[in-house]
Amino acid sequence: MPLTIYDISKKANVSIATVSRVLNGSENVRESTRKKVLDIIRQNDYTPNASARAMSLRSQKTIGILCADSSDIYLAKAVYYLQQELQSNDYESLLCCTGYNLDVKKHYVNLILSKKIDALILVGSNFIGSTEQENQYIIDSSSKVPIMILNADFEYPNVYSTLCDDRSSMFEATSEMLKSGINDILYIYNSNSYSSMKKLEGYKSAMKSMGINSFEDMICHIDEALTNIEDMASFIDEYESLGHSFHGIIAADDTLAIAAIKYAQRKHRSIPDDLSIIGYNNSILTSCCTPELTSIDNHLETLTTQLVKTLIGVLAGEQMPKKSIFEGKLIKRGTTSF
Amino acid sequence: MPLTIYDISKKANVSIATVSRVLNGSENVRESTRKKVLDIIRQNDYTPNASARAMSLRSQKTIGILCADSSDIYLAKAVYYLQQELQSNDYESLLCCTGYNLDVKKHYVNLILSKKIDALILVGSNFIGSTEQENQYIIDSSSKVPIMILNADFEYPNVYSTLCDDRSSMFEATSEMLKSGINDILYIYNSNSYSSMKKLEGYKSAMKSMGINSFEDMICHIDEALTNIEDMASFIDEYESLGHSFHGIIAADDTLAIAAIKYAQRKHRSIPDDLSIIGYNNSILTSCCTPELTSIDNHLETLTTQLVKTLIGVLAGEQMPKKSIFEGKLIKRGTTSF
DNA sequence: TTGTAAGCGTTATCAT
DNA sequence: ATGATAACGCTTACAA
Repeated sequence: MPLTIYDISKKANVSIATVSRVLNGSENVRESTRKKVLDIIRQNDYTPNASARAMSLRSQKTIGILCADSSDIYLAKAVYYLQQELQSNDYESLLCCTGYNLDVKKHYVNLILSKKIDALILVGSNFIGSTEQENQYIIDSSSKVPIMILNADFEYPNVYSTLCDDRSSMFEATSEMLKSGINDILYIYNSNSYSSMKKLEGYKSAMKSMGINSFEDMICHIDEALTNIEDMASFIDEYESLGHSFHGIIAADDTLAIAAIKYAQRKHRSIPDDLSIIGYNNSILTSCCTPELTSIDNHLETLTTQLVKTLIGVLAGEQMPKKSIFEGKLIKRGTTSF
Repeated sequence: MPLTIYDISKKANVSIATVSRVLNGSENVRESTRKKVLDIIRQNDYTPNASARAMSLRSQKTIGILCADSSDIYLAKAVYYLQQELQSNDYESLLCCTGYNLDVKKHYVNLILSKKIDALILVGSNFIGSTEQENQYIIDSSSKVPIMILNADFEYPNVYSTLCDDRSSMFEATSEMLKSGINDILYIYNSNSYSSMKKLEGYKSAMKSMGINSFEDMICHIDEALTNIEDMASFIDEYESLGHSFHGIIAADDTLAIAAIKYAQRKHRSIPDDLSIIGYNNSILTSCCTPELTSIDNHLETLTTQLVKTLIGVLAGEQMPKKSIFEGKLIKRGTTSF
């Protein structure tokens, strides 16, 4: 049986109130008393019961982190940074992976809310759907705890968004490729999430701004069901066989970009001379392939730091920005020559 | 203010005891009463307070997960599987990332234990040191909650180990390469963790069993400080320049194996004709490179499933195996020709 | 500066 | 089948 505050108070010959004061660093304790109590606490290796404390304080000092799949190379990094940031702010992280199905997500949101967490972080724009009805669960939750969203923008009271401007990053990257003289750029993506749509917008508007208007054929939606990189490569291969030709590929994430590299190797197209490729996320994958992958970095660590900073402020009752938006950056490597 | 069991009991005109019974699915409630209470609960969107429940039950239904770095591609997968398994057994996961420093680890172990978790999972053999003193913190913790260790073997009461026999997997892989006629196999590694040592043992004993005894020169410890793949490749390059020649490389993990591929590409050595390479973990990285990487799969999902199964049994007071050991498997791809 | 006692929201043991 | 009531371990007025 773990010791309680009563055990300590007895051993120290003081009341539990005094022990509690010592525990919480109250001023109103004589120095000698404090020392005595502290010694007993240390000698007996006593730690306060977190649940009891939570009941009194109505706060667990715990933040719920929801993400679709924490083994995803990008989401894993996000979860890691978030956990680190929270930890250094004296908050614990309750992690819950939901998968990508909306109903399942809703279920877990309710589940984790029932744990009386102090706030909820939604990691990844896949938590935002395109219809109002799809997002109702976020609105409902926001009445209970502050909601922090990473990588998506959702306007509602008690909901805070921290994101990278994917549209503009993609606009810049596409523009840069266009300026280098490549006009036939294939855009590949496989998700319909909020940020995915923003990226696509960026591509489209860059194409338009260079006077290219017939690019609908150059937008290739890769079947979401494909998880195998080789299969994705085949998909691109087949898309080309349908009569589409291109000398540049911009992918909505690094995995797809790797598939593009695989495609090129199969067709013996040389990179970057015959085909330039840009990925997104600037993940470890960029340095696993040959040549190494040019990719857009969206400053994940900056985003998570800002998110937690905002969260801590919100919990402290301060006025915090509802929306924090950062810029991405193109990291040039071997798959491009510009 | 969230509703309490008192609010519900008033609205339903019953006592809190009855509400509690309904909540916990007790038999001793008249069907009509149950329905009435359940309706009120639903209408008012009431969820019990987890902390209060935890106080009464002396269990949070929460498991602490400690890992050095949840953004590591392998550890992230482990955490993901564990969280999923725990979730389906009605347990929450409190995640804490510690980094690789021992003192920091100890600190976080104490921190997470104070949260009154029901058990502690240590993910990765890096939690086990080579000296008794280094492991004292595990012994201390085991007096408070059951400790589950993934990927390492630690014998002590209330400590349970689930692991893949890395030694034997590495023995098999090395043997297979030897049998294919490659005798000069370079072994590269960069960690001194428990499982890392086991892998090395496997390599050594396979070499010996084929009558090769002078292989100390073929064991290359890559500086742990190197995190960049290119730098690791340079390290191998330099090691070769020191006068070591080899036609096979076996790496302690996939990242190192990718570095080996990079090295080969630099030196224009063809894979697998001139140089065969085997990695470890069978991660996503195996399919990002060209040719794809042959790697040892240690059945992580099986391990995590077993670990949680054991844990649930332990928490239920059942007698469970102290040690569960599985076999790894060589997954052959393009970096080997056998 | 210190102690007493009420309250936090449950569960579980008694009665009835 | 249902209701009172005592725990559970802590924080925090309020008293002294």
